[in-house]
Amino acid sequence: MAVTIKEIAEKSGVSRGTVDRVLNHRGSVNPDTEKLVKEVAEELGYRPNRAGKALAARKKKYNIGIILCSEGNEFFDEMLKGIDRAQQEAADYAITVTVRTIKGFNLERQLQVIDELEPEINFLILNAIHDRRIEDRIHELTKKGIPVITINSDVEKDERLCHVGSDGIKSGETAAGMMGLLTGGSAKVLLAAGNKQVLGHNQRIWGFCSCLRKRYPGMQILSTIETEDDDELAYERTKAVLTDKPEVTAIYVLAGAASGVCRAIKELGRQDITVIACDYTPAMEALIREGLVKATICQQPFTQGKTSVELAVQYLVNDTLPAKKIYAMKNEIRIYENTIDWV
Amino acid sequence: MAVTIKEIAEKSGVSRGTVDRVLNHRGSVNPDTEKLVKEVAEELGYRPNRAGKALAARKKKYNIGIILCSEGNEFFDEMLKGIDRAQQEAADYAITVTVRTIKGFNLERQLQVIDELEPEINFLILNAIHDRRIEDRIHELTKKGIPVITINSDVEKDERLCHVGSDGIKSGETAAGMMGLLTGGSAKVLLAAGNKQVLGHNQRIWGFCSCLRKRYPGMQILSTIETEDDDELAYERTKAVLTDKPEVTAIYVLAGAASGVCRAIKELGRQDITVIACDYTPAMEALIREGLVKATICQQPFTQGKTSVELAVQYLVNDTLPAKKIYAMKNEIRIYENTIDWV
DNA sequence: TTGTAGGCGTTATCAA
DNA sequence: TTGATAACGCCTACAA
Repeated sequence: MAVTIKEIAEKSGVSRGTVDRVLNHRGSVNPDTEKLVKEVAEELGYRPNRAGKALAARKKKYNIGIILCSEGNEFFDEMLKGIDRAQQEAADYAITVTVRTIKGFNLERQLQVIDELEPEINFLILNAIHDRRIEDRIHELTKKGIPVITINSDVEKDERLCHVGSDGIKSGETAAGMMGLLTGGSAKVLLAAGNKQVLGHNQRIWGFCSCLRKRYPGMQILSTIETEDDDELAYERTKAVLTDKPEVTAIYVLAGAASGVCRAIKELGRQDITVIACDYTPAMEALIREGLVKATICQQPFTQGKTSVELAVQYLVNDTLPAKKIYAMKNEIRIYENTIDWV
Repeated sequence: MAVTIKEIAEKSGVSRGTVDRVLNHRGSVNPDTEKLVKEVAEELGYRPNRAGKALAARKKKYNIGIILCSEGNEFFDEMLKGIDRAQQEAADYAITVTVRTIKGFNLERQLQVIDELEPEINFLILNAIHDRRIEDRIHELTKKGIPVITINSDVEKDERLCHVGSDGIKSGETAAGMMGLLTGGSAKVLLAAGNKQVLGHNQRIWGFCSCLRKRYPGMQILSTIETEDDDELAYERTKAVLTDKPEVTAIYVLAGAASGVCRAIKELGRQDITVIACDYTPAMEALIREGLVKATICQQPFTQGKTSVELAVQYLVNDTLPAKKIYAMKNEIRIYENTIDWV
């Protein structure tokens, strides 16, 4: 039978209120009493009951704010599903969740939405733009008692409680590993990056290069383009490079705009090129189905959404800080067979 | 604010007890009252509070029994961790979990352990041996009010509440897909099966063959061996086949004993052979690190353990039947880069 | 057929 | 500094 506060109170000869004060550091307690209660709790192996906590927590009213740069970006759909799932759990604690979305990585807009949300939230989950002003704002919120978790994209300064997102370096390494396996370690690579401002994109490049050095010295990067996650731009720049350097045999699309890249490939009749991409959206599914993309490296967006909300709930209900500074997602490899349901 | 039974009672002008009777079908209620209460509950969008339920459920004492054919098999370590995680959740409901392990897929022993466990459990999670006598026993337990969920290996008869495990067919397809990508669709394959009695192993073979037919007609299966999950046997039989048919270029190890297979490969100096395997254990990690196994198809053992216990808890606390008949795990592809932590 | 009351474990408030 | 008590949402035994 699990140990309860009541039992500790009886064994220690004090009231439940006092036990609560000791165990949760509220109010003042006689040092001797405190010592005794702590010992008894330790001895009995007390573990707080989450259901009891949940019920008691309902008297408070917390609201978790979430800001995502997700408008028009299908990648976030899964993350929203994960948030939704965790939201149901949060409802048991009478904790509400307010999601606000932004179009693109727009710094001014993000700052503005933070301002709007601030008065009504007790916690912020932020799809952070990598900028000094955001870091400062996180610092400010934290000081005012609104803790912040960054999701999917991080800042450098360690003011947030933690970060939930992919390990960009490992993602790049995994892409390089797949490319090595698929090309026998001989690829001449075009890197299709997104935007060099985005921290995660750079990490993928570092990881990719690091793997080439350590495990696949036979592969080399011939060229790099930036797509700005824009299919039209991606199309034009890919076409230009492939025309200029027809010796390219593989492309690593480490950000969005894989459709644009693949359009160029098709138009030039270069279906022999091995394309490794990132993430899994309906557009990506179509490219894999067509055989244009051979593999894609995913970052568990559903889990990102679910985990971040769960951490926020634990903090609000339980005063529990996240156990880790970084909750790194798995880099899942998807190919035709483990993504597409045959009929 | 979430709706509670109390609010429904007030709006309907009846007591909380009556609302409870209507909503949970206990005791008799005046049809008119019932109709009214149901309408109000519907209108207000009542969702029962899990914390409240959990707390009230603590007065009962449930025990979940788990039987695993796991002794001496490292594959189950992750599953046990998943069970352990869910067990902590179960503790909030005062539900206990009793795990019993068996060495190998031993029918008589499994029947015996079921007998031993029966008097003390309210629910059984069974790593089922695919046999008529087990099916009959499941039927019997269910009739006596002890529901059964099968985990990792299923029976054919649909008497269990549901099955939690890998989709064997998709696993085989994914292995074939990886092999196709890694060999340019030209592999001459040796299949290293485990035991043809095991349903999951056969499914992997079906999936593998089906993928060859639909997507990789250029690959062909030259030979099949059964390893009985025994490394020594696997070593000998692999060696024999590779000596007899040196034209083999790839091996699909769809059960245990990958170490034995790889020992034969090393001894014959045939490191050029593309090996695709299953599951991820410390032994598999070593093989991947050495480069002997190029990819392995995993089946989320942690999630299997966690999910099955969670479903049992939901059933016992909430009378909630599993939403699906089969909880199919993802087939995760792991290669060197997304398994091994570089230093 | 229906209502009342007490308890599950934790927390907050008020009184001592 | 401490204790007593009520409340969170749900369930159940007992009373009417």
